Amino acid sequence: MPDHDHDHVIAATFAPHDHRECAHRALDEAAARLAEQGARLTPVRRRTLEILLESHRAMGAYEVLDRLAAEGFGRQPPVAYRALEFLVTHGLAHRLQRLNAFAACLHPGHDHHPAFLICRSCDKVAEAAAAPIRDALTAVAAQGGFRVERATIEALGLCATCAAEGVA
Amino acid sequence: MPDHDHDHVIAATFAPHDHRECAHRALDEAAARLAEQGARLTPVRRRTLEILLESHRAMGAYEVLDRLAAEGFGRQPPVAYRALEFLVTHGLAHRLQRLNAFAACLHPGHDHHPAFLICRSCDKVAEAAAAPIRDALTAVAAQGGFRVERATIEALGLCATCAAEGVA
DNA sequence: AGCGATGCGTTACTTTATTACAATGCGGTT
DNA sequence: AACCGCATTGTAATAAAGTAACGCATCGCT
Repeated sequence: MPDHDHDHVIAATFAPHDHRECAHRALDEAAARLAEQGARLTPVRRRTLEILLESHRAMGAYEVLDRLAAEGFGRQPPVAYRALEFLVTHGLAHRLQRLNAFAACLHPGHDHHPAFLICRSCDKVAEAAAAPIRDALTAVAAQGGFRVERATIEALGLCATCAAEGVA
Repeated sequence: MPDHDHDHVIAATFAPHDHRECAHRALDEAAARLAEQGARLTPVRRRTLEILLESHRAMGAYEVLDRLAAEGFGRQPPVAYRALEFLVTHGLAHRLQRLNAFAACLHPGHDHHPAFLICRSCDKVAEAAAAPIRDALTAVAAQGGFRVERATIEALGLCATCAAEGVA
């Protein structure tokens, strides 16, 4: 996916869209990527990803766990944490530090460390191209002799859809 | 403090320096700011800030609490959380999302929402000018119709001092 | 002195996350 | 097929982080 599509991607997350298609495609891409890497998409892992993909919101580990338990998987925290950690490690989900929560990655393999835009009204989370932001950060840090290795960039604000609906 | 001093500020945090002077000055500035605002720097609050100022590291709420309890203050979590929240609200301390921890603000009143540079080797935390970074973030977000209200920018990496000491 | 607001301390509880260990199941070899 | 080694899943138990609710003390004001 070329960089100039990113504005489209952000808008697509917040605007109404064919979510079935959207989730399905992400799942397919995920399966393909894992096959390449020789990693296994087991039932719990697959189901965890599907649950995250049901909405564009971030979910807490215990929210995911409740769902898994209700479907016959284990009901202890490690079940959810392990599946989530696996997904994050393989670039199929992201962890949102501000929220202590997890969200499915919508375009795995593209930019594994995007910036996150969290709408405070509808709670949806979009991924944005982090490269220009990370560049600015790296530059500022370099002036102080600091070498940036990993960056957490999360913005809280209002999405276009909620703004259009008159949310202040 | 002018913007071009920021590189100096970053380096000053990580390099050896007269920390007694550094902490003392931050405490004075804090007291002055609170006086202006008519807010009270009570004993617990003052001590909490002093504890944070002892190092340039971020401390967990319970680590602070242990110190407070040992000095005769309350030993229940709210004691620490309230003092820390007060300091954060008044711009005298920052919360680091990645670490679930708090760090004293070294130049209160300057830029209340800086970017943070966290050294993975020495654990010190420096504040960097966030304006250029936030601008890049705001621009990327705006292309997707998203209005950024608050941003969390935290970088993990290696400071100049640790790098010079040969830490990989 | 009296009053309201703020602050501090407590108890109790919720939410989030990890450690440790047993059992299962899968892939590859003999 | 029988075997081995390892990843995976499940459990119990516990740690770490954060909040809610409430009473008492203290500050600042009239």
